[in-house]
Amino acid sequence: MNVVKLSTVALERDKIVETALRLLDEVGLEKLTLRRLAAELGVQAPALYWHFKNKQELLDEMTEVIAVQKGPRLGPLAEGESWEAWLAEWVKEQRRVLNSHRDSARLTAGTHPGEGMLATVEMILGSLTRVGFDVVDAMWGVTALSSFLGGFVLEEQADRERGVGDWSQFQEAVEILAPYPHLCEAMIRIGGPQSEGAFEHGLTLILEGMRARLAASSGRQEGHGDLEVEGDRPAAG
Amino acid sequence: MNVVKLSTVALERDKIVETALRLLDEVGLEKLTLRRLAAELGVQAPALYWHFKNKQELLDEMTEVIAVQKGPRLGPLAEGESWEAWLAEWVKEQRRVLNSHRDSARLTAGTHPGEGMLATVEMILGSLTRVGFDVVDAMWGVTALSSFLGGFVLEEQADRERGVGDWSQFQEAVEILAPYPHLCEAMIRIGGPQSEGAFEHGLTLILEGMRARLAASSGRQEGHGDLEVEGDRPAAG
DNA sequence: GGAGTCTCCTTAACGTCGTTAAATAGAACG
DNA sequence: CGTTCTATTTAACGACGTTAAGGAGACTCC
Repeated sequence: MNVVKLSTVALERDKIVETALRLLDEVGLEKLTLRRLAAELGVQAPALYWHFKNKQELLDEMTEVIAVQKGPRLGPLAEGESWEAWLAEWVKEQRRVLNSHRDSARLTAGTHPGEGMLATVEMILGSLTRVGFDVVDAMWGVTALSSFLGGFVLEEQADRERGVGDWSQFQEAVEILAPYPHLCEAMIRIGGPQSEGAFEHGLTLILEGMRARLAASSGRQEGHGDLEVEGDRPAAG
Repeated sequence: MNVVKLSTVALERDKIVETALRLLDEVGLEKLTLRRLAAELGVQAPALYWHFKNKQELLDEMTEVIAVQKGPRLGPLAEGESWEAWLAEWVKEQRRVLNSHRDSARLTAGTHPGEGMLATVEMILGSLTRVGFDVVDAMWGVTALSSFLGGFVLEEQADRERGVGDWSQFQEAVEILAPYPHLCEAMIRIGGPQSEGAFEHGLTLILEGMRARLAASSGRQEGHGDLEVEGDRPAAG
């Protein structure tokens, strides 16, 4: 009895979250309203409070579904596989998953990592230490990648929401950028503020930094105190 | 006449924005309400619509004030100065400025860069090209730094808002992390998910990547196609 | 110096939101 | 049959952003 009833409720919850995610893609986070969601389910708004404590709990579950239910595809680093390519693939997959739902970055922003994400990070740390990383360096690398990912997708989706990328606003952008020659040249040569290239390149930068860090720390016994940025390079040029 | 009246309005706008920023620090973004702000100014809510088209315009102006009015301290890269240290200082200053106001990251997230920010970026691009960067690489570097900064501070402030960092929740965190040995070790050796070290280190990674990119591109005539991550390392095993 | 204009604010209200309280239809159970 | 539990409805509350209409006070101009 207990089992049957609980599973019924769970199924209902899943159905609600699923509908909410579909609705999110249709109308965006701003207009994702309990009343609207309820209507979509053929129900009155307060009915949702039987299944969820409040709206935040629904949103939390939505982020968990986005983050975990999709894309746990990454297996541990294979013997002899390039950790750079492997890590890059993970980050790109994360971006792909985030971009598979409208406003997902704003939705996810500031949510605690769920079980699935913790397990993934644990596996990454294991793999990276196996190729020689200090576990702290590995953790900080993952943190950097994750911050970059979050920040990038956030701006990317915000631009999309504003309709940037439409050529209608391109002319306007050119006028604004006119007084800034370098910026202007860069924009023209790139083709938009948030191109694929910007993501790939930023990702590469961090991985390159991690590679340098790995080399420096495995070169000496305890890899610490090498790559400091603050004033350790004598000014040259 | 015209001048006097316009400046009066401008002063009022400034006073409103200033009060709004103070109120933001007091009550947080969620409870920053037009009615509350108006009350703080000794005025009724609709009065604000004389000075601002809508709430978003007020928020936009708040972000512009945060981003520009504070911390335009960075001058162009001096002759012989280390560009790494110089850039690092800028990013750290940006973080300091963001963290000087509650919820500033969420406020800023998805706002178009204002005039001041454009000018700053232009100056950075100028300085970086002067030390040998291709303008596109410089732009992508700045983009990466900015995404990292935004993502990091967003999580950082979200944690703060949730009261993470309180030792009350530390025990709980330990229990959650128990099944993940690497994660656990990393956390213990770091001392929290969002430490100063994580920021400094992530920043260093990106700068290190930029340094490598600079070296690679100045080594050949046209620096392109060197640091690709996708599949250039043969997967084996 | 009175009429008109402009600035800045008020009062009143609208529609929507998240959320709560209370009542209720229907199934499950003794 | 009566009770209990599940899942929902109806009604309402307070707060939000926003709009409409008007009014008090200063400034301008003939």
